[in-house]
Amino acid sequence: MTNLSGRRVQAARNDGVILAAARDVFLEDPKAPIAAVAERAGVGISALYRRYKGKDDLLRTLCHDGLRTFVAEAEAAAEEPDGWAALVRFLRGVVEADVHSLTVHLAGTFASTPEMRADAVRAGALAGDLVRRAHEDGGLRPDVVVADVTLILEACAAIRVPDRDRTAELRRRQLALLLDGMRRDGADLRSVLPGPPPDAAELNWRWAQSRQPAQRDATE
Amino acid sequence: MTNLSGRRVQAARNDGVILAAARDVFLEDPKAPIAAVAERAGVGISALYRRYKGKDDLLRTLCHDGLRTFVAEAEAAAEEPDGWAALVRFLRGVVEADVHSLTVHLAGTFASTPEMRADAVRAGALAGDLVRRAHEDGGLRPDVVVADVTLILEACAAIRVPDRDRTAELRRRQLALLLDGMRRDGADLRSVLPGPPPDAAELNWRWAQSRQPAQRDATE
DNA sequence: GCAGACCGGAACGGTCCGTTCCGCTCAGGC
DNA sequence: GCCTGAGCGGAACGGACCGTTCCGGTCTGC
Repeated sequence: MTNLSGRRVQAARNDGVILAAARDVFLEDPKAPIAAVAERAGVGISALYRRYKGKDDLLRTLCHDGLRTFVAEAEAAAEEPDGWAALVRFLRGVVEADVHSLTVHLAGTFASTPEMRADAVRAGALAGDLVRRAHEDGGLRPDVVVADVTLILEACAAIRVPDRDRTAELRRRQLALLLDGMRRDGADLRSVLPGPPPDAAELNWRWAQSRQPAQRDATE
Repeated sequence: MTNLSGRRVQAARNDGVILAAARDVFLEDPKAPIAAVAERAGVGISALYRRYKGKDDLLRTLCHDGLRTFVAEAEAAAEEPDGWAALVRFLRGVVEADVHSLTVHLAGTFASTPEMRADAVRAGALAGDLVRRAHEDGGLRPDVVVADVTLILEACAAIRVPDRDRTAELRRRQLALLLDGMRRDGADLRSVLPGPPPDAAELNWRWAQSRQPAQRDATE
């Protein structure tokens, strides 16, 4: 279009188009066939296989991107001076970016790389910091733990209607309800959260099956 | 075993065993193959097809049962004198019974019957009453609407770990968080729920595709 | 004008699953 | 004691779906 060789430009643009299409498609249905991605991108299947070794490779890329977004949101939110405000901003950001579906819901369908695992650890650490600060600043009720954050994100990601924008609105609403339940103020009027609190280990089972091919899925 | 003809007794017992197995299996994975149900029940496939015309038939039965449980929980909760207490009891009951997965998550995979639709209407009316009463008695924050209840149940149903009992515990915890967010007390300290509130129509899209066989899901 | 990067999409091979069907067992009537 | 058929187990069938390969075809850069 501009001045670079026409063919190369088209190829380069396809890179982005394909990734965006894949994001859309797999966000909508984590088990979508690869042909659906090609169709949405308006390209042939070959264009996909020229860039990715296979479906796993594409999924892994997408998932890793999601993980990076998660980390970026956490880092951005951490700049907030108030601990509670930082946590709120973080949760809003992650829900808005719809990152949860890209990571957790895709997990277990491919083998994860060491870099991904490293990023996952980093993500966990950042989330832990945010929760700790929110506790220190007094905004977060004391019986909420880090792993609860995972569950909250999971819950918000479960909200889904056919329309994309409406889905985002409803998720914001659900998150607002949860955030109000998480505040410390008026704590004496409230219940104590029941049950042993969740811990990271029991929520990461999806990542466990990082090895071989398919296997009956317990989900979705 | 007792006095009835042995063969008939076994058959009658299989009725229950199969239904229970189907409940377990489809609760765990709504897309599970029918063979998995037979295996879990410890019977052959024939035993299933002798009782149900096909997979749809079984799913429909299960889903209808779930709907009836939903109605029963609502009716039982309505006996609570205080409106807020009734709503809480209702939500706890439904989450505990894991009814949401049996109804909503199975919807759209088969054709619904008129009786089911009638029960669905009844369920909606009962839920509406509970919310109205909770508003009147002053326990429920004013900006929560009936359709929010659906979303809350959806969110709780999304919580899931491999262990069944632990899943129930974590859901109770999540519900507790949400309930605290739904209370009116300290309302002035809180946010106003954002976005246009959900309404029933936009949440019932899953039931829409009640006609013919399969069809690519939600692509577009 | 030629080589090859790039691509569209048909075709292939394999898996999965709903349903059918064949043969076996055994309760219950004669 | 046989016979009949209800009840059943599980192999087999047929079709849908999907990841991947592959065969041309196009167009760029030289």
